[in-house]
Amino acid sequence: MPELPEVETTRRGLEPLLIGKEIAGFEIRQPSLRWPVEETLLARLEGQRINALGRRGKYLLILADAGSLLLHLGMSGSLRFLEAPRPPATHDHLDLVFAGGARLRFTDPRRFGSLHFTDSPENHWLLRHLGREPLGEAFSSEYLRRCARGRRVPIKQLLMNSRVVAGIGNIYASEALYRAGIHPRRASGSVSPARFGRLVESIKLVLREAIEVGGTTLRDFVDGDGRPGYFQLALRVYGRAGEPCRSCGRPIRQIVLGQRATYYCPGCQR
DNA sequence: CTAAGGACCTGTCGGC
DNA sequence: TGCCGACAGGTCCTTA
Repeated sequence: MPELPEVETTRRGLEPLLIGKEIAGFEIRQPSLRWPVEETLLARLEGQRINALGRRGKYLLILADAGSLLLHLGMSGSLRFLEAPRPPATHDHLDLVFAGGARLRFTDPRRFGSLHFTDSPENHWLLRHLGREPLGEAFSSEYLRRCARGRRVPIKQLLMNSRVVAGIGNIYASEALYRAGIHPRRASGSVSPARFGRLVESIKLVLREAIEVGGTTLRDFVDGDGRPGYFQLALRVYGRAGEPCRSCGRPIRQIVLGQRATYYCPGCQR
């Protein structure tokens, strides 16, 4: 569920709560996540203070001097900050425990999420081959055009390729293509230079909007039930099969691309 | 190298 | 009401 804007909202919400906290230890109830959680490695963070929270694509980084925690929320993961211990519920797989008793609790019914220790995030195998940050300066229409050159894969799948650009998920791929007027099935290499410009702008716009809305309307990370909730961002095509396009009125279509539901307007997207 | 499909896991929903 | 299959916001890995 968590798309990039939600991970960024999580990062921003947690950062003021976590900075300066001393890590006392970990309570791991279910180490079997996407990859096995290695408790002995995590232990290297005991006694460390948290310096900052970072994000790379949809990966969240909790940084300390001796190393960092690298966390992914997968499809169904969420984090919440507890001021004091509280009995864990079914899918509360692990707690990061701080000196003084507060904790950060990771919940993830589907267990597609992950937690790693790394002393060099930029070289970690999960991050090493990630493409550019979609909100970064370096993610430009020239860059995307270069990545697309000669490729026949549908443009939507190119956007969801993490080696090209990090963290564009299924919802925002459809939304950005709609705003750019590009058919999701169009061969990547056949998108015109001008349209790559529109596409990159659309990606940045839709992500920024979602982060803004998420930051202002959503979520308290303290206690609560930890349900992430969804962004109030008005989705223009995602999940709207059969409903009228807000621009031209034609019914939004749903197709499958790369085994993922894909939505577009047959009138507005070419 | 590119592209396609499988794998991992649980919860929810629609149809019969 | 109960059961069963399809599907869900991710993404790495294997195979062709």
